[in-house]
Amino acid sequence: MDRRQRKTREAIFSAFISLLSKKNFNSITVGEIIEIADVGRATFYSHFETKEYLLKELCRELFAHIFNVEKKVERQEHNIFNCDNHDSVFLHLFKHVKQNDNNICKLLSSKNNDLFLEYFKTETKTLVINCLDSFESKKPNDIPKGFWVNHITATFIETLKWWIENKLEESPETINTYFNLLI
Amino acid sequence: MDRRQRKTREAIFSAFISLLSKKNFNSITVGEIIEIADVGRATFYSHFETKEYLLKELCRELFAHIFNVEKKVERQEHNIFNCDNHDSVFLHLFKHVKQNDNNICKLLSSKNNDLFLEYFKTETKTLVINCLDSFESKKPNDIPKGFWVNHITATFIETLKWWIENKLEESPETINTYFNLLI
DNA sequence: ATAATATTGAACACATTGTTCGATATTATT
DNA sequence: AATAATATCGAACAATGTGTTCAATATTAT
Repeated sequence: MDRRQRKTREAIFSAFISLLSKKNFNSITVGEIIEIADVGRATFYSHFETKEYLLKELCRELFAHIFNVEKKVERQEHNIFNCDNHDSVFLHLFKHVKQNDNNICKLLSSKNNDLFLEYFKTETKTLVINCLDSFESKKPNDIPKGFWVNHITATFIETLKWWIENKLEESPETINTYFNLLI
Repeated sequence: MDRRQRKTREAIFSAFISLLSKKNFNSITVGEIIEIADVGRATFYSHFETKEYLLKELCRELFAHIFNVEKKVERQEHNIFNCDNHDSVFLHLFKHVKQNDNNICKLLSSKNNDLFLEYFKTETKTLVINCLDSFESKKPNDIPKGFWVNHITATFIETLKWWIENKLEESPETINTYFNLLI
């Protein structure tokens, strides 16, 4: 990828994230983004069809890191989450949120951003499905599987949101304990 | 209230709800609303400051019914939910959703509508706080109260959403059992 | 009947979107 | 170093939506 392309792409992402931590997704305009990114209007639209696609792309890149999934994201020069991991997947995720080396906190706490939440939920759900066995002992009998998966997923996300709203006061271990107590 | 006011107000509400069941809140325009409501543009704005306030007002009226809370809603001629109730509050709510005599299903399943979800969550949370005692036996020790309240609230809403997405196939009693199994 | 009030429709300034195009700057290729 | 390919710029553009204003008209209350 051309260095110019990379630079504008990152300038737009970073402007977008900084705006998201200040105001609603809906109230953010392309005009504001390109002003902060210091990028021409036509340039923005040559990179992203719309504001919604910008968010989608941002999620793609972010989730590829956070969930450490095999995604076809170009220029995946290194994965900052390549630490050896003996923890549960969820403790692992809590640790990375606490460490705050990504923008997921901003996105999770930004208002009027259910498009992001939708993507995040989809991603989390596939994760939950993959480690469903570890919850098997806790599953009540006679509830539908889809319902059970949805519940674990939602509980995880709500735990995360509550934690972030509480300014990450608790340690990742504590939050993970809380999370496991709920299920 | 003037009969004219009442008629336009209801025409706008009903147009708005029918639009909400078809498309995103964000993509709905005032132009569409007044076209379906068959009401002048200036009239709309004399009733509601913005589209957001329209939603807020709609929620106020709807929640006053659903949650049966003492709200200062004018023209509360009768409360359709004034049935004698020996059930738990939540079973009671599930029953009313199934009965589908209100628009909460449309609103809960409409996309891009986290403003509604925010209001709904606030309302549900106060309800949960009021009947927190009935969950006391299930509460794990050593988790913060706010965290516990948030979890019950979120679980209820997610149960509701899952049920609605599943086209309300289960009976209210079954869903209520599921809900209680999760907590 | 009369006063008060609600609705109407059209016009308005304004903001935002997404597109176009020629000029300019930067990068890749030989 | 010269050239070709490509990215950016900036300004202009039509199209759409927002929220306001105002005088004319219709409806309701007194």
